[in-house]
Amino acid sequence: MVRTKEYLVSHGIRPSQQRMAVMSFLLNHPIHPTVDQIYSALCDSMPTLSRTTVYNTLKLLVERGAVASLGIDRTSERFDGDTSLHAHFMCEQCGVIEDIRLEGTGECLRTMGPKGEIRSIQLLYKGLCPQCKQTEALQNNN
Amino acid sequence: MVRTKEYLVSHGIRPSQQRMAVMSFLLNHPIHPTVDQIYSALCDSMPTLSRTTVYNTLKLLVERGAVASLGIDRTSERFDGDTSLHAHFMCEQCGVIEDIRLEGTGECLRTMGPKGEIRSIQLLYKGLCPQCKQTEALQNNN
DNA sequence: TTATAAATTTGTAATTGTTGCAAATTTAGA
DNA sequence: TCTAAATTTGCAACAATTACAAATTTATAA
Repeated sequence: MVRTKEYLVSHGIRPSQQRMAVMSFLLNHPIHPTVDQIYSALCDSMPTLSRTTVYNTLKLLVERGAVASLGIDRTSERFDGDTSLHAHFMCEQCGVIEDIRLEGTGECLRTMGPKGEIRSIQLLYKGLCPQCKQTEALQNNN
Repeated sequence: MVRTKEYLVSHGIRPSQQRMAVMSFLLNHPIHPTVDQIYSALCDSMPTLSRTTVYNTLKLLVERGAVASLGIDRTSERFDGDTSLHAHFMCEQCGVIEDIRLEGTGECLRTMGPKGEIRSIQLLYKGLCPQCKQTEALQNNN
């Protein structure tokens, strides 16, 4: 259980109710949610919460490096409370997004990078997850 | 100079005027353009060209693997006529997108990938290009 | 504590990239 | 040349995101 308040403060972000709620959700739900998923999840316990606030908050969190923004889904921005260097896989069939640990290879990604100042690295895989791949194979055989 | 017509046919795409124009532009302008950049560039020589056709064509080209879609820019989809495995760097200041060759490391990216079927791999870097980094440094010193 | 300023949140309106759709046009095959 | 299929087109609709200004909350200083 990560201490959300301390986490925000350590990133220079004042821990308001709303920011705590958004950040806490991301830290405790590693599902790479969209704005709407976050908003919908928090609505019940925070009836006055505005969608705009979720947008504003996420923008701030990303700017300050407390949250990562994923470019894996063109329809909606995805967010990740885990800012450590790891890859992502998205199934084009069912839409699930999963983490891929990089072990030692992560450092290699930094060294092979561009000249200039690197602020973020994303390694994205798209394709079919094992389940969907199997389903597809079955459909083609019958 | 790549033979656009043969390239399209080899990907199972009938080479219409419009498709040729879009594909040819991508092959000859490695600038990772947006839909609008492509549309604007082709408008003069094809006055009847529709923006929707550019969208339709790019969708088809990506589906057939003739063109790569880049997730590096959230505001507009970017396209790349070079579908070989290489990384991209985008400067957050000036917006320029440049290619990064992966040499031998490319294969490594495949092996470390997820279970299931991999259909595309993207390695994206964001940050400041050398020029913008220098400009920023100068501003901070004065 | 109280007054004042600054920061944050909120709701609505506007914007923008993209898609849906049906008519018009072009192309291929008989 | 005729007919069907594929492609293109323009416009309307959509959905994610941003702009903005008012309302609210929080911090600071008197």
